[in-house]
Amino acid sequence: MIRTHTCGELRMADIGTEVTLCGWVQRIRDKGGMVWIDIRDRYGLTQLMLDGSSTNTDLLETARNLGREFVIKAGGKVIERISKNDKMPTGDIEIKLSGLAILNGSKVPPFIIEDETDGGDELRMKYRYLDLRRNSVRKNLELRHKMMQQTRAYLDGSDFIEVETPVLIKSTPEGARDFVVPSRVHAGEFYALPQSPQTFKQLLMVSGFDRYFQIVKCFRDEDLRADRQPEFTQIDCEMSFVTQEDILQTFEALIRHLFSKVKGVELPSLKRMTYADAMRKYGSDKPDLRFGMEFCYLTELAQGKGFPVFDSAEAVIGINATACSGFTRKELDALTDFVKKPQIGAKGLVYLRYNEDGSLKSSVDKFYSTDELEAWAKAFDAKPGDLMLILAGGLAVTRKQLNELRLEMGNKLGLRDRNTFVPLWVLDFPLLEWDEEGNRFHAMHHPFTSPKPEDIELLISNPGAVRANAYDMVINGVEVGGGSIRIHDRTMQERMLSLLGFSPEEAKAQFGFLMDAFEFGAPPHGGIAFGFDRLCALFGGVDSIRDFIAFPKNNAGRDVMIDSPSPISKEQLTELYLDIKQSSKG
RNA sequence: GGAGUGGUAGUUCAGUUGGUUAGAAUGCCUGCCUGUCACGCAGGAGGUCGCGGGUUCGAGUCCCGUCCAUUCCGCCA
Repeated sequence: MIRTHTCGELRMADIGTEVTLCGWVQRIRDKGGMVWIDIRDRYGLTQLMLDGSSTNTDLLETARNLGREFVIKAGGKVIERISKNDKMPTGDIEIKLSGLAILNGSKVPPFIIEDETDGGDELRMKYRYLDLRRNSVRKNLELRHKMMQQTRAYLDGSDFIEVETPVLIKSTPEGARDFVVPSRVHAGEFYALPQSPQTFKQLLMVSGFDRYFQIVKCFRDEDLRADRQPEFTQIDCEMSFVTQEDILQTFEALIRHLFSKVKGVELPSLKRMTYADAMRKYGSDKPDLRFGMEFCYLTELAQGKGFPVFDSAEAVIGINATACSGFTRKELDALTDFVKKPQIGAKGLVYLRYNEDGSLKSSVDKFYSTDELEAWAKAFDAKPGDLMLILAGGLAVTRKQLNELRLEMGNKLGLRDRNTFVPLWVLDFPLLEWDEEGNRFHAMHHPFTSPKPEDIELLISNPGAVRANAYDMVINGVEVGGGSIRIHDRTMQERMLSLLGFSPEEAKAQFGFLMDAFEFGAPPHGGIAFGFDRLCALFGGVDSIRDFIAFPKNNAGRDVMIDSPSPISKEQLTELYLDIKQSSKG
């Protein structure tokens, strides 16, 4: 080792010790007669000191020629500072330099490598290796590391075994778009990268592994978001001989373990809510329960009084923003603009203000009597000082719009505190979802999810009403994980695939291996997968997962640092039997 | 595929109704400074106003197109 200590560990107790530190120059303060250099490594910052009168001129010369981000080796004695700095852990001491070697120089970095950087996102991504030198980003990766270690510790301690599954697998038509990899050995054939190790972990159950997990990269070729990357990491788990209840308890315990060990937070026990209730009360299958504002259905009260918008609506739904009657005209207009944004698409917003003096004022006064409006307020359980916000239209679309408005109000009113965590299980998802475009059902979770036994007879009469043994874990409005009890019976799996529009031949070609396996003593099983990047972001208190990924892709799926994706040579294309059509960009 | 926002010095940004030589902060360079720690002081360099076209006597500013970034919708079993 060419260093004796790190830049974060020296204290008063080390005074008098001869030390050698290695690190990057963060700042140089040349006071003429004296020079100070802040040297940084991942452990911290230590001040080096040169005293002009008692230091040899070569050393002073070397020090003055240093630039930001030079890598140096600095030797000297730990001394007590004359003027201390209580803002830094090493602020009581400094190193009186006696030797200084430049291990490598550095160009002037394109942005400031400190906690408060002046660099924009694009620049930081291009020079991600410099961005990673910054405390805040480094701490995010350290958090991720801890999460990973604690996940392994908990699961290993519960007899789960980590098994790696293949990355080059087979493309399937269900679900997200696959990333594909052309085969050189087999002309015209392709591997696909896994969207999840789903079928493999089920096969491991057939193999008798009983409890499996894997912290695993998954791939989906869909458009990106702040919380979505084309390659992302899951904590993928599966268990045999379990009921849904066993899984909920096992993984509630995992999440509690992580919060406790990594964040020091003792999580409240998880609430449970059915999908139907979540949609009815919050218009979302991942409600943020840090605040109330449950939906209030006014359809019957509001219809038949001559207000065409409400009369023609399938549903009239509102939320009560408590203590918001003071909202100004301008603020209400802003909320109206918010719901009318194309992304939300509401036609308008009706408000009912319950003034402090007990009087009512609404934007639809000319259609409704005071008595009628009072009945509304009662339905909302509103009190003087409250503000009710009402949307109308189709049931599903209005719920969705009101969900957005509810979240926006939560933000505006500061009800979505990043240090409060309210987790819940959402249960009883529908098994199937009607796909208008494809004119068929598709699996809401995936085609291996089992229907609830009591709903099986509905598979023929009313497939859309069948509930699944499926569950999501939601924390603060973020879907952090989801899973299901699986089908483990060939006949049921065949029925399911048939319902999804697979011909027997297609089903056999795609999933024959799985159904074959089910005929050799497949145990009942089920599992769950957590979005690891999202979990890290949630723990870190931010919305974007990018800061918790060492080398993330940008909004267009591009890695701006290595500049990928990129074209490949003609030779490579030929070898892979590929012919590239010229893109319209020319 | 669609909508919003942004693109001006190395960096982060300002730039009025279209009008003189496009500014600030910070970074960088030079000099001074013996207790700094966002050191300070003085001076200096640094610009294809994303790109292409148009309107105009005149465009950073207006119009059209385009590229890039970002957020969202679609999409993400």
